Amino acid sequence: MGDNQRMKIATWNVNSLKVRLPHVLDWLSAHQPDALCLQETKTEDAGFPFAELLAAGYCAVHNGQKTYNGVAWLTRGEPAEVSRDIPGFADEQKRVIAVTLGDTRLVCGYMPNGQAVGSDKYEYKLRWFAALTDWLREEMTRYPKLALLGDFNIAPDDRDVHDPVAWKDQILCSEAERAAFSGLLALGLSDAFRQFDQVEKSYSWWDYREMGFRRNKGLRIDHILLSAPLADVCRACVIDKAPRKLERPSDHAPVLAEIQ
DNA sequence: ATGGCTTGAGTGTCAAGA
Repeated sequence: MGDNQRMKIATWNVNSLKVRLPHVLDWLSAHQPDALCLQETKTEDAGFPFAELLAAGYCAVHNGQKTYNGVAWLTRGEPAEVSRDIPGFADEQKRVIAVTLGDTRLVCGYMPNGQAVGSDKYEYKLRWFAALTDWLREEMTRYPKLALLGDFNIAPDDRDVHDPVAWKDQILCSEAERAAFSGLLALGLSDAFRQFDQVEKSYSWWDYREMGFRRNKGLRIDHILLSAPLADVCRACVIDKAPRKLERPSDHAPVLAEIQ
């Protein structure tokens, strides 16, 4: 990926790659991103469809485990400097994979859900974000062009919540979680989606229950954060709701940014 | 009504997601 070249990068929580592979292949074909990261592959490498993706023109690198979590990068070109997990942070859960394309560092994260404010999982979530932030502070000194993409499991603002009153101080919306998101922005990252005019009530996740999608009862929790040199040349950032309308959809929609 | 679907694990019905 040379300088001054257009690059399309995207993120998608697929909620099981085995189930969603047909959707992913269709989406790659339709949008031709240079790089797509996936969360919740829910498989070890043995069950990962490397061959099918290669046949579709994509290199894949994976940090997976059985049943839960699992993240991957699918890239047009061969990725360099592949790294897995957060260095120095002991974590059994496979939630991070990073690659370098040209001079751009691409970090994919499946951030912890946290389950309930005050729970052990919530404490883990906050510790996890602190470790991620410390690592990215270092990483950004080495890579001025850095993008952090993934399922953040945080709705950063009331605009990102279908019912801010009902969700006030609840998991995904609590002040400490929003502070963790702000801590990432304080590194010099910016929310690509909010660089552009967007329609109101734009979300990236809708509950499977209660016809959440049809009633647009959603949250915007999947994000693309860009360092300044990338944000300066970002041309668009959209949530693609189309795959959420398919049979057996993921509960998340892909988010796509065009850079340069 | 702390449920409502969906997945993976694995045969009973959980845990976990968000």
